Amino acid sequence: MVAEEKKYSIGEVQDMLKKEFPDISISKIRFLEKEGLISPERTASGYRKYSVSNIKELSYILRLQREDYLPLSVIKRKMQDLKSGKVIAGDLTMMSGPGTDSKLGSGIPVSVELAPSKLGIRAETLDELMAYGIVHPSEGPEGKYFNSDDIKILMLSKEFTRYGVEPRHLTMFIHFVSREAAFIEQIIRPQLLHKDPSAKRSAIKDLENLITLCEMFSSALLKSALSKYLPRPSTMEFSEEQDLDEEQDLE
Amino acid sequence: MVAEEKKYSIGEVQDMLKKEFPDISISKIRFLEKEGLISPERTASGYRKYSVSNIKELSYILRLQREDYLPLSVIKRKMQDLKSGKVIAGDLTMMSGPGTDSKLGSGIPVSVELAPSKLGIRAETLDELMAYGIVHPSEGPEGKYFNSDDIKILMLSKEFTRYGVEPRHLTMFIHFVSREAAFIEQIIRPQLLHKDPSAKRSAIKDLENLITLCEMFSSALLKSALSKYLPRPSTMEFSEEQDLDEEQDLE
DNA sequence: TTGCTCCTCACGTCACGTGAGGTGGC
DNA sequence: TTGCTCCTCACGTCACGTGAGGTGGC
Repeated sequence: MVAEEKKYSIGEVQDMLKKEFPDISISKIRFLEKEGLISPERTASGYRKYSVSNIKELSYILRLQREDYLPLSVIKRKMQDLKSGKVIAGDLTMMSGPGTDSKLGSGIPVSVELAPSKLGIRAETLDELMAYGIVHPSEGPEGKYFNSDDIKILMLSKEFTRYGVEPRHLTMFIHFVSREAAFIEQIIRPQLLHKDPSAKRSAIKDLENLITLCEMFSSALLKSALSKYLPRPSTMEFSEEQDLDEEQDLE
Repeated sequence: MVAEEKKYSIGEVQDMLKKEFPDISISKIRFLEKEGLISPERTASGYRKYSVSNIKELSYILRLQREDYLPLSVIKRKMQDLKSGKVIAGDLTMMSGPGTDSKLGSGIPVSVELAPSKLGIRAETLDELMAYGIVHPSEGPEGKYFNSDDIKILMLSKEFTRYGVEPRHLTMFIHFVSREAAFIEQIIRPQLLHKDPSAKRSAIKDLENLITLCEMFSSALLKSALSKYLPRPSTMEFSEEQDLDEEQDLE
């Protein structure tokens, strides 16, 4: 007796993907099939049945769209190459020839294996950064890789090490940021769930405003907390340098 | 003799707008006219001639698209309302170019009593903000006052209230920031204790770098956490995109 | 039987881009 | 006259969404 692999209906697949891709629609999943990007099985009556690997392919496609901004035509070729066995070894890290040190922030994905040499981070440090949940490599069919967001975080972590700060010290930040993200999500949730596309657009605008607002707020609080160390022009009314760049603006 | 207003051809308009909107195309400018959003004059031979106010309208439309994600149908209504005299309150700053600097933190201290009226914050809200330790008025000879740091924090808190966020929700931030400040202090403490003035200068430089680094780190983590909701940047196909603000000078 | 999910297929939509075929202007 | 810019109009495109009309499944 062979264990049958569990298959999922399109609605179940949508629910599963919604966590990572909140705006996935059934019509989009069907559309991706029509375009030849995935091919789930069918039941005798015509219902689509998605295997676990189908779902993995789907989330990979959606990640490529969202994180690497690839058009579907390019993603399709990638998927076909993968299936026909043409595994492109350096695919994720392609365009990364010699002397790319200046292009580090360019957002090109980097595989986990190559990250230490490409980004100049010790493998040990990288392991710690992953273990502490500071970066989360994404699953690609060719293995795990870091997307552009992760790379930015990695480069900043590297800067911290110059001050003797180790990955474990940085966990403080993710604890806070996860709460901050939940806080922001809660505020805009009602608008995000709205179907109306114009409400959705304004929700995105609100989201961006809130992110900026939170950043400015944190920044202002932090500078206030450390103001005792910082050089200050604002020493009350007896300071001459009070209005630094205020007046020169002749309009 | 009446001074003739200078008019511009569509190609000239494109060149003028390219500074602020690098991906503006002639076909897009024509499209916006076809959709009824602008109506430039024509020469006898049919050439479009754009006045300065036409060009201002155009850049306003493009800003609404890019910054507020409004669909053209909504922008069209807005433009019609404006022309028919219905001035909408929030649009008073409309054609004021990019980066409208609000004089948020003028740096002038404000007494606690006058703060509500001067800053437009309800006295009740202000009391809560103090009770929760979000702002700490300083003691002056003439009573308590808020310094420029506090005023900045107050103005940002006020922004939060527009999203239904109340002072008690903001305590999350001070908890984190106090830990963040302690973290930074600990790193630079050895240098701050140094008597040597040049060591002290470098300590202040390090402090500023660390503040910036912490802010960038938090920002990158937060954006990564919320990236699933955020739109992707403009899909410039295969044009070379140059990240101007990429080099982070942290030395 | 009911209510739900699922199916196909055609058409719509949004914001443009493209290309043919032609004219204006210095 | 040449080379450039500009014109219109029809059609294409990308990534889906919508809705009609119908079937499957617990």
